[in-house]
Amino acid sequence: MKDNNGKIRVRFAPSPTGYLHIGGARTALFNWLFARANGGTFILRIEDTDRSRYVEDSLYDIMKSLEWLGMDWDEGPEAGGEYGPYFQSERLHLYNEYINKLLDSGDAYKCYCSSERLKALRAEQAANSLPPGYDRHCRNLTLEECNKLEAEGIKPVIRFKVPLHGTTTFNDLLRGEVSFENKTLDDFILIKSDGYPTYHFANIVDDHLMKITHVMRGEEWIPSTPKHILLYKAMGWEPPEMAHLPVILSQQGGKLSKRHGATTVKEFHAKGYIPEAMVNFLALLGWNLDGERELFTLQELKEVFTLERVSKSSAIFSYEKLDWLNGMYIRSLTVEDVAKRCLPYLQKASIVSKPIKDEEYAYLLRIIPLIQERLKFLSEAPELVDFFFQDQIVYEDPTLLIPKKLDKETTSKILHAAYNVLLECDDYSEAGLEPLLRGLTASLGLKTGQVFMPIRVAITGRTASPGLFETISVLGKERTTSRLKGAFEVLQG
RNA sequence: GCUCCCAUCGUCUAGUGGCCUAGGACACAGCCCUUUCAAGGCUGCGGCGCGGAUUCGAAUUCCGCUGGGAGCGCCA
Repeated sequence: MKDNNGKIRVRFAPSPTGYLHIGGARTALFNWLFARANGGTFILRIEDTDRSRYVEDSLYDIMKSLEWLGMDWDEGPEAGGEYGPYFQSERLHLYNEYINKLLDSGDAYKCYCSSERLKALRAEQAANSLPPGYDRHCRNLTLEECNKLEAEGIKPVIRFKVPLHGTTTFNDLLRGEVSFENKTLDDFILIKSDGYPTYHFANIVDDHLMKITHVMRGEEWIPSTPKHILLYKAMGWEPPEMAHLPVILSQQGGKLSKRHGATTVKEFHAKGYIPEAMVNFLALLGWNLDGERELFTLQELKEVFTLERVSKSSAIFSYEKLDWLNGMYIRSLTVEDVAKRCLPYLQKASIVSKPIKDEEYAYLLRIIPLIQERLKFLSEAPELVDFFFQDQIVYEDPTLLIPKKLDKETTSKILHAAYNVLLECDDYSEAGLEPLLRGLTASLGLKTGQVFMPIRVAITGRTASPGLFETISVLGKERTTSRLKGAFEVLQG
């Protein structure tokens, strides 16, 4: 393990059984950052040893999600590398080779127990409040017995012969020494009856062969780590450094699941979160620089990330904070960038055409600055800009046109006066509009809000909108005056 | 049930024996700005789970308890 010039090699090893989960993305990120921060190698390895749970497009999603977040891999699918193949399903010959060593040395044995027997065993253990686990029924079968069972056509699994006594200890980079009594471990399976390796076995063979120096994975792996350590020992290999990252919990304290909102990277993407915010948020979930600074780009993280600053306790996923961060990042983008990123959402809502026409894009570029600071997710763009594109505003509740403490007549007067003034106005710049409308307020002897609100509702169809002058300026004379006229007529009934 | 991990504001966290009358951020409340909504600024609210021990002195060290989480598959 230390024979690769001291170069750090880490891997992210997802199984293609579903879309990339946010917890997996965080694990990937920490591995990636650790590699990048230390001039190491980041490897993507696909743990596809369970044919029954294989999900067709999950590999594609995992790779796309990593790319979307800005992570690249030095070795793995599409990247290649000298320690391949990087799909475990293509490495069966290797597991085969090493399992024979274990069988020969007596560290592993064949087990012919049926799943029915195992199931019954577990049920019995549960009924008696005993810890579940294999009862080592086949641990000491003779060769003759094995042959007999084999002749019956029974496909055995291969189990690891866990030492009955002693303690297995490993050093966790985050938590220090962790030990387990071997007697609490059971003889876990290394090779399934279909000939595929289990995670435990494939994992250590590959990590060793791929010269992985640091294993950084979720905390849920701590209980299986002693098994891995025992395996390394039986193989005569030196285990890599271990660091178990804290898990991400839901607001309710349990595992993060669909019930709590988005959980896969794809879902966050679809909801309009931007990768810069996701990465920053994920990094902060379990890592911090000094407790003060918390805005980091991927590039910056890669320079300041250290394992020492990773916390041990699990963290609750806060959608509120993510939302805030997303808004922060959206506000920091250029107008062109925001427009570009909002485009798919606007096209999906049929607000602009696909492909977008030049004049639509030019118009959009004028609109974006007005909504940029109001945008929390890109997916909100359609509802924020739709009125700019409507031919005519539909007032679902015409009474909203009338400010409180004013009546219909006065409101009509305001709308009419505004219409006249704006019809004659030739300077639709904000600077030109402002004195005009403020002057209107003064001449009507009303308060600013009383005059502006009816105009706002008339031209936008809503009571909350971007600034009035900016909006009118972008809308232009034709749209503005026709909307004022329309609102006036609605009020007249 | 057994094993393991964890434990500072509601949430994410700073803190590595005295700098802590515990700092920052999100959320929340109030105020300011203001044509609405945002954004922004200011202020406030709010925490070291409990009990022992060590020490001149503990959020910081040790032990116990409690609480939370994870694991215990021919899944990873």
